[in-house]
Amino acid sequence: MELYSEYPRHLVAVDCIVFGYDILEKEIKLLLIKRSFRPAMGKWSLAGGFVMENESLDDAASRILFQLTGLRDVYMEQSFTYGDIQRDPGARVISTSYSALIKIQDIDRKLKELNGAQWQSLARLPHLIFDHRDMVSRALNVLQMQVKVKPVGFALLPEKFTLVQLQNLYEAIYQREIDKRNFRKKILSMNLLEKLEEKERETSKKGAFYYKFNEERYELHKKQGFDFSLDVN
Amino acid sequence: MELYSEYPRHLVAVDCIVFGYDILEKEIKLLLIKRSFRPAMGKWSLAGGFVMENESLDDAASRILFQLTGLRDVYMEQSFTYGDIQRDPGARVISTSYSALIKIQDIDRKLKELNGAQWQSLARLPHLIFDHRDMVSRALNVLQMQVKVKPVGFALLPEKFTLVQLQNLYEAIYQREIDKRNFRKKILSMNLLEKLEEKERETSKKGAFYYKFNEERYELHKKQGFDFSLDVN
DNA sequence: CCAAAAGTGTTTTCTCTACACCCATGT
DNA sequence: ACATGGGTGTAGAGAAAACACTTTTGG
Repeated sequence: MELYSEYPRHLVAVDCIVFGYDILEKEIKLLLIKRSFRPAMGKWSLAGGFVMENESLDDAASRILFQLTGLRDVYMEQSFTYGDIQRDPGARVISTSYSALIKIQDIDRKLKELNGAQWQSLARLPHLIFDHRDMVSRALNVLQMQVKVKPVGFALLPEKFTLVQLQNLYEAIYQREIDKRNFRKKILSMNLLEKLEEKERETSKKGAFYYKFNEERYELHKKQGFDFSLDVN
Repeated sequence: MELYSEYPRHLVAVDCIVFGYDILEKEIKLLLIKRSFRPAMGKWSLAGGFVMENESLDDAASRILFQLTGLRDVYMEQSFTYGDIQRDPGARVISTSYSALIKIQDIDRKLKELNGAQWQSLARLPHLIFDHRDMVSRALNVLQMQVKVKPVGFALLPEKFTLVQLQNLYEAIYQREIDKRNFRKKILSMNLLEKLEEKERETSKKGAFYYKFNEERYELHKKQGFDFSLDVN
């Protein structure tokens, strides 16, 4: 029954680009790992692993993310497959990268420690092994595109967030400043946010109202062919 | 020296989604193959093949496209990797799809015949094997996105083309009508087209001026962060 | 009472859209 | 001379951009 038997077989891996957003430092961060095995032991890398016989690529990516963070059902998307022969000095490995957007505060800290993982500022990344830097660049590009067309940003913020925090996030992704009034006008006119009674009181005396993202309203808009473009400024 | 030796190995394939544009019928077409081997012999499929030990994914895609069309140095881009366990009934195969934009008139007709390939209208595709229809849908989505942001359309037209032909192409990609005056205003204002002396005289008595795409001007624009959006109508 | 961050509208500019007639020429 | 497809401009609507002051309250 086994067809194609004369063709070569390859090691296939998955690497996860885990994005998080640090509200205090107003920075995008990546969850990186100090490799504990050869080759490139002790160097920084993305979280990765090999694809097993009985799992799909998507399953492999979910498994690796779970082992690292203890999280399931995370917003994750395949981004690109890297197939150069010499990309991994250990062996010829074909690797598919996945990017995940997670809420920093949600991850299991013990697992993180256990895996030797740390959050690192995207703006000041250490040297990464192999072609992992390319993986990050490409994923960031895609993120910047997608943020214009989908409300992906909310996956990076806690359930409750202030408009200032949301704007800071968008500024971090776009890498430029956005006019406060235009931003609020636009984001509120989309009608996807629900204003809460509660205020955030850590960062200002006046306090800023919390909002939350309303998934149901978004689903409605989507069905009506709504365009979530955020081309403010 | 061979590390990772305890991990499973997989068949890895590449499938090529070859887009062409038929100027006369004003339709996007796909170059499809009647499979000559098992499983699914005699069914329509994309052009595909297995990745060898000594070639990268990109090389494999180029090779397969070359074997099919006799073309090299074609605009080709990786689109997505399909990794479900059961996607190919013959065996567990992980497959990366590539999409290519080619000029229909450029391909080697003998090779095409030899491979049992035919151009088929995208609007009226036959049933395709496995998940090849998904591959096409995804690639088409990407094409529709990219056309807004890059001048990819020119890869589908001959060197010399009229504005009417260019507009027809955009209408075929977007799947809707575009206002003639708005289209011309916008496309000409980008300053990427060079008007030739010569006229196309097949389709009208008056004749339509030929234009050609000016690659150098485009490179300039790109460096200045130019946005090639074509949101006409 | 004052420093610090939150919150709020209007005007101007630009881009998108809708729309209809003349031109050139082969038959 | 007429049928056929190629080519052209303008006015109105809507979206994006620029811009500065008032509010709240903990210390």
